[in-house]
Amino acid sequence: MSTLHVVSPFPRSNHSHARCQASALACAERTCAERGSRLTALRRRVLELVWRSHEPIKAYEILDRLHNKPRRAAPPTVYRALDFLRREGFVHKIESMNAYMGCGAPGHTGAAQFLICRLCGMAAEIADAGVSLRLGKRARELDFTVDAQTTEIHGLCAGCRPARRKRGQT
Amino acid sequence: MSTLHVVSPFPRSNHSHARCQASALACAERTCAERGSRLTALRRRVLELVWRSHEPIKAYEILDRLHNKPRRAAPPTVYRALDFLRREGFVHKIESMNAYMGCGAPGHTGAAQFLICRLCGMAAEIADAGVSLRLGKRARELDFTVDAQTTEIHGLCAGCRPARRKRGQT
DNA sequence: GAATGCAATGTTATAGTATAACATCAAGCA
DNA sequence: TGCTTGATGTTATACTATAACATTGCATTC
Ligand SMILES: [Zn+2]
Ligand SMILES: [Zn+2]
Ligand SMILES: [Zn+2]
Ligand SMILES: [Zn+2]
Repeated sequence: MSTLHVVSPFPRSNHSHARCQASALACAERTCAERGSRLTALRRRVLELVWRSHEPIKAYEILDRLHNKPRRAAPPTVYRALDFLRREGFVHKIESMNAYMGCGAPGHTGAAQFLICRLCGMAAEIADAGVSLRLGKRARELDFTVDAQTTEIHGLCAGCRPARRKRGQT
Repeated sequence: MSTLHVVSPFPRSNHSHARCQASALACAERTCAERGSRLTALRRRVLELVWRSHEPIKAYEILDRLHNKPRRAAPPTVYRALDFLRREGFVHKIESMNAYMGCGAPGHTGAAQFLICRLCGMAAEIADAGVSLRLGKRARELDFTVDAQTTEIHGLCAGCRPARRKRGQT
């Protein structure tokens, strides 16, 4: 019926994360330039930290890694940058973890869903139109007007699941 | 295709919440008796507070309403009771609000979804098998093993939406 | 009944998450 | 230049949750 769009996959072993991160930053630069919104040095730095890996990052971990010279930055610094990045669609909040992750396809239409591995801590983002359409339909049946959907799935990613015999393997 | 099961609806104007609350408590009593788990006075009181309305409640609001004689109870008191009630399936946590609400059908199989009104603050719980099956299928395609699903939809309930002409109305 | 074991609760302290409120700074513009 | 506005700095505090250890109360066993 509808397509599974993987916005941000679990990285494969041959994944070049340096490029992955660079391309996310470049995309943000480009988008902000188009929109006239200001990706300042601080905001860029925070986005860089969010994209340090595919593992959602906590606000206070960002804070610790900012180390603004004499003393550590204060919480509002980070939360304001995150607010901006979320408004612009570059960052998602994972509600069930109080953590933040980069969006693999800023500007993608429709709601996103997240798969979060309890072992390695990495998360993947998908945008399954079927899921969000169906939720929308259910809401409509209850006469409910949808503003935003949050879907977070916890479990085990392929890499972390104890190896199992697969067809075609010895 | 699959059925929309409304576990806990937005209450209608003729809703008798006293009965609604009493029945939830009775159900918990019965279930605990069957299981041999202990619904102590404290735990029962917390469940009662969770069911005070259809609006998810914050842990510290429960705390404030417990007023254990000389001084107010301490946080662990409430969090431990909530942990018990969640383990037993009587209470759900709404992750996007850090709030808790009673389950309208303890023991229901499959994942639940929540609709939360940004105006009145009330929440409804549904258990749409289609949504959770579809999410499960998507996860499987990515070789991801699902432990738990969280789906929370924010928006406007029927009662809070500005009135609109409907078919058949003057 | 005393001794024991165990789950529940009490108590104190602290960790972790987020925002309010106001001060300062820097860039663009009248 | 002086003004406006948005970004950042700074301090304080609110809100959410858990760690760690003490105490209580009830059931089991001797
Ligand atoms: Zn990557
Ligand atoms: Zn993993
Ligand atoms: Zn009710
Ligand atoms: Zn409402």
